[in-house]
Amino acid sequence: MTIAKDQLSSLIKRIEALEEEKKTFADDIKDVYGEVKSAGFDPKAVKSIIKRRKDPEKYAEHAALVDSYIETLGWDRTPLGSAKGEGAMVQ
Amino acid sequence: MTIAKDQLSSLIKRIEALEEEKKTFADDIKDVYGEVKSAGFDPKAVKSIIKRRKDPEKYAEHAALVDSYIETLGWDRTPLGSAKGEGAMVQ
Amino acid sequence: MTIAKDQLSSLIKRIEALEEEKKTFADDIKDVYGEVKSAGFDPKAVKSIIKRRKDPEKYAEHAALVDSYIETLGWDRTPLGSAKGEGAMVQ
Amino acid sequence: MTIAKDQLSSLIKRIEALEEEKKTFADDIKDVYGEVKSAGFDPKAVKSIIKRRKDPEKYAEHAALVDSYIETLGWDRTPLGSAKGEGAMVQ
DNA sequence: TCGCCTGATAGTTGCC
DNA sequence: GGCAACTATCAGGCGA
Repeated sequence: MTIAKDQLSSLIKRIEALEEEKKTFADDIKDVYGEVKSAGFDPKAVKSIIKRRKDPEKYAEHAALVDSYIETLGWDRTPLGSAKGEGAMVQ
Repeated sequence: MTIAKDQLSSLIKRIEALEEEKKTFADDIKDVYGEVKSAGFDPKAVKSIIKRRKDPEKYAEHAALVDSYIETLGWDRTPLGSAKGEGAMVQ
Repeated sequence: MTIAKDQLSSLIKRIEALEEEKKTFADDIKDVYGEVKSAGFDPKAVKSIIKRRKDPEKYAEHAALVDSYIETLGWDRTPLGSAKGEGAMVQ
Repeated sequence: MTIAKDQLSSLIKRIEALEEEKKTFADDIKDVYGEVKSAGFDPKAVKSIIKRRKDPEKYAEHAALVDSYIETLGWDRTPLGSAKGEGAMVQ
């Protein structure tokens, strides 16, 4: 029983230590996003760019697919956001 | 005390009923995405389109900002995803 | 092509309609939680109760397991939260 | 303009580096949970224990509140999960 | 092995 | 404006 105790205790300690490390970096990331904002950049847009860079190929595929669907729907000449009434675009 | 009991009980019952209703629609949505897939469309791309349509203006702003940053970074002529080695693009 | 257009358009419309319905109930739920709070109950605790009721058996199993581990670790006589220094409890 | 470029580029690089570090620890944590499972412990229960330990006071308060509500509702003598028909418990 | 489904993480919104 | 809850997206594990 003591074996189980030591084993479980050890596993918990290890996880807690790792989570603390992880949190350090999560906090650092948050700080840098603070700098991003302070520097006048939009954090959300910056995040998008970083995400794209993670897997550019995947992003390109997705974008191409979305574009093709928009074309299929015939929205390519009536850009989204061009008017308040685009709720009527899908009829 | 009975008053508190009845009140709390009633609130809980109402929430549970509403959650059930909500779940019905969530399930229906999932079903339709199943149809989307069956029809040969990519559910993820369809979801993107629906999201855009929710707030086209917001989407346009965001996209414009991302584009401007990409231009700032000088990536406009070296499209993301064009090469495996673009990890070196930000140097 | 027109077939694809109509099909895709229809699917999108259906999803959007369902999401609107879903949102109605989500909003209603939020309202009731507002009442919960107004009535002096803690919304978070109420939510816990509702969650338990969803699958009581599962909850009971989980709780039993957690308790057994706590016992294994010898924490049953040194309740969590009893002291600031419980970081030292797992050694 | 070059200043903006360098600044933005630097911020992005920093975030990406930090995210990589963060991922390292996330992966390590996952590995340890693998060991937890291999050792015959339930990862979910272990996770619950770790969560409690993070903020024992907060957990205790929450649990006390939930218990008091259950008592208010008169469920303390009809344990949750005792029967299939407990849907009728809240009447 | 593929699809499902739960759990984890990231994004959004509302509150303080 | 920051923080916390909630939602939605995504990945990994489980079962068919």
